[in-house]
Amino acid sequence: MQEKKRIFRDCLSERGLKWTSQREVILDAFLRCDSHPSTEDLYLKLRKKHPNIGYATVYRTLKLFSECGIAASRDFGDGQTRYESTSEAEHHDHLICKDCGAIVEFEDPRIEALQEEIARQHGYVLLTHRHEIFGRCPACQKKLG
Amino acid sequence: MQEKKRIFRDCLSERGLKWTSQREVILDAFLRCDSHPSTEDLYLKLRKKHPNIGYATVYRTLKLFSECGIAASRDFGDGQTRYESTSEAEHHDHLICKDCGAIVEFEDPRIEALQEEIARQHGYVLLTHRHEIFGRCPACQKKLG
DNA sequence: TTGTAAATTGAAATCCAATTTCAATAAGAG
DNA sequence: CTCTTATTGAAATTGGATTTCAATTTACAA
Repeated sequence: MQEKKRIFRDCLSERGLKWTSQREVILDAFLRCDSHPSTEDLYLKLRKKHPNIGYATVYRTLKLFSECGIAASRDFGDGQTRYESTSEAEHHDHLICKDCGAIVEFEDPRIEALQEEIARQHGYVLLTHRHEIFGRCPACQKKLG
Repeated sequence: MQEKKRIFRDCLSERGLKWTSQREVILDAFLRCDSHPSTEDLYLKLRKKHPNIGYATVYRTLKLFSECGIAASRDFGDGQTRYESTSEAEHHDHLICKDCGAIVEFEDPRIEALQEEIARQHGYVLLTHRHEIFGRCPACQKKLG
C-alpha cells in the first residue's frame, strides 16, 4: 500500500507534477478497491466521503496511475474503461461472468506460448494481446438453474 | 454471394421485414468487402456510388446482418464496431498489426481447449471469448526497421 | 514564512461513435 | 391498386471519454 504510494509520489515529482490531497484520496480508494473499477465506479464510491472530488479528477488520476505504471487500463467490452492495480501478478487475463460481472484473473503459460507461436507463423512480432473468457460463474449457475 | 443474399431475404421475410434496394446495395458491398469494415468504413465506401444511402441505414443494416447470422460484430478496441462475414470458418480469433491495422484470422484448437480447461477449473461454464493478439506485421517491420 | 510560477481542480463544455426520433417514402399482402 | 406497416435519411440524442477554463493549490525559492 504505502509502497505504491511512494512509487506514485516519486513518479509525480520526476515529472514535475504535484502531490495533492485528491490524488491521495483517490489512490487510497483505488488500492482498497477489490475489483476492477471504472472511473465511474470509483467516482461514485468516493462521492460519499468526498463529495468535493469531481469526476474529471478521478478520470485524470486513474489515467495518471496508468502512466506511472501502478495501474493498468482494461477494456472488457462493456463500454467502460476499467483499471486494475499492477502490483500482484505481472501478467494475467480475465475470466468474466456474463451475468454478474464477477472477474477471475488467470494466467496460463501454455496459452502465452501458443500466442507467440501463432504470431511467428504469420511473420508478426508479438507486442501485446487481449484475452477474455466469458462464462457463467458458479453462483450464477445456481441462481439461474 | 447469392447464397448469403437468399439467407438474408429469408430471414427478413420470416420476421415480417422488407427487402429494399438499400439493403441489397449494402449487402453486396459488405460481401465484396475484403476486410473487417466498421459502419463508417462501409458508409464511406458506398457514398461514391450511392450518395443517397444514409449512415443510419448502414448502421441498422449491419446490425440486422448480425441478427440474421450472416455477419458478426467485433470490437478490436479501436473505438469502432467492426463486422465480418460469418460465411467462412466457424470460429477464429484475430492477429492485428498495431501499425497498419492489418488483420490475420487464426484458429487454434489447442487454445480453445485450454480456455475450456481454465473455465472448468474455476467452476465457470464457458460461453464465449475474445482473443486478440497485437503485433507488428512483416511489412511494417520492414518499413519501421 | 512568503511570494510566485506552474500544476491542479471541478463544473461545464466538447467530442465521437452509437443509437433513436420522426416525418416522408416505399414495400408487399390482399 | 390500396392500404397497412416497415424503411429511410437527416437530425437529434445518448453516454462515456476528454478538454476547457477560471479559480485554487502546491512546491520551491527568497
